Amino acid sequence: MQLSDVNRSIADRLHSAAIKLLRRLRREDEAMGLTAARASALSVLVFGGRPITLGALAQAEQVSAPTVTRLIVGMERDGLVRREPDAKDGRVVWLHATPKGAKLLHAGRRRRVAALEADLASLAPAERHTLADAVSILERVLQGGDAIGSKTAGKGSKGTTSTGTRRTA
Amino acid sequence: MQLSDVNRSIADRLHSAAIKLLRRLRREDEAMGLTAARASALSVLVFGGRPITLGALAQAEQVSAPTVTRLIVGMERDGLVRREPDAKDGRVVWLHATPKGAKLLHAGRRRRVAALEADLASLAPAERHTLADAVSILERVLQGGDAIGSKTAGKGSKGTTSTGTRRTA
DNA sequence: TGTTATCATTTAGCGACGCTAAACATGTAT
DNA sequence: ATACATGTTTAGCGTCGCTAAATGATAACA
Repeated sequence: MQLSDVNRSIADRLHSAAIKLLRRLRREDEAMGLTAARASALSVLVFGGRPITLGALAQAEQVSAPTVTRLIVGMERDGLVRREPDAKDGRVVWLHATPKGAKLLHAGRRRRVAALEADLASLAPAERHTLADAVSILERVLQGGDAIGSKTAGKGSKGTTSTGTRRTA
Repeated sequence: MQLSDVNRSIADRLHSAAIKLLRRLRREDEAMGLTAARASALSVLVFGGRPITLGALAQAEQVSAPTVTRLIVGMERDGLVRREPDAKDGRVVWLHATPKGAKLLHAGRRRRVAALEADLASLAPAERHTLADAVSILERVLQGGDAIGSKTAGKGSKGTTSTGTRRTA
């Protein structure tokens, strides 16, 4: 964006841009009782359409299981999510969004869109298109390109081994 | 989320992508003792080239002054930043990166670039291009229209100037 | 069968971010 | 001198992210 930015790599600039984007959108979401982390997790439930296990959600969100547990506990308390133990395997818990959760997510989404809309509106159609394409690329890169439960990219890094934190003592 | 992404808006997907991008890069930076917030703030000091007041940094980073104070206190303790009271106005404090800070920032940057770029390497040239274009667009959008060139051309730094949004009580 | 390993989730506790409210210091104007 | 404004800091809250370790349930195997 500014002069010295010419010297910065895509990775670098992407990093800064991401930080600012989140800081900006945070207010919109929090105004509705949805933090960024919750909104993201909830969207997996809502858009995924079907129940998902806690571990799978952790993997999808690329965060640790304890983090998801807490996220869910909070959202469950707010009535946005429901937790149901699996009938066959007593270890697993299935998560799914409640109608209220879905509604809130969509409301937050509308708000978020509205927040960026003014800016996006100033973009040329071609630019918007570029942005859309880039997001698709990013999603693929960041997630290893796949849908919820399959492998995790694993490219250059360790790829979130996932589901839990085993490593017992 | 992947499955029905077709139904999600750019703003929405950008949000999720940003969250994941940060989560991913976080590890790289933290491995060096630089959190995302610190790296971002430090880069303003380093790329800005010259001292800046705490308040200006808060504005550039679009966070509250207390948040910056804490960030700086930590980095000062680590020898990455120095604080100097203004000679004329006893209220203001000037901040600037130490050589150590600049070095660490660049090292972190190299690391970050390596991590992300390893993934980006798998992209087709055209895709990389799309990404680069998108980042530029994003930067412009996120700065709230504080156009790159519209401001003084000599004064460059990352997020300086800022948009004057927010601000305290 | 028991014993032991493994897996999924939760509990406990740490460090960092972000915020607001309010306290300090200045500095400026009346 | 009094009052107000400005720049930074202190206090304290809620959330996120993590690891280590506890709990509960299933799988494997002697």
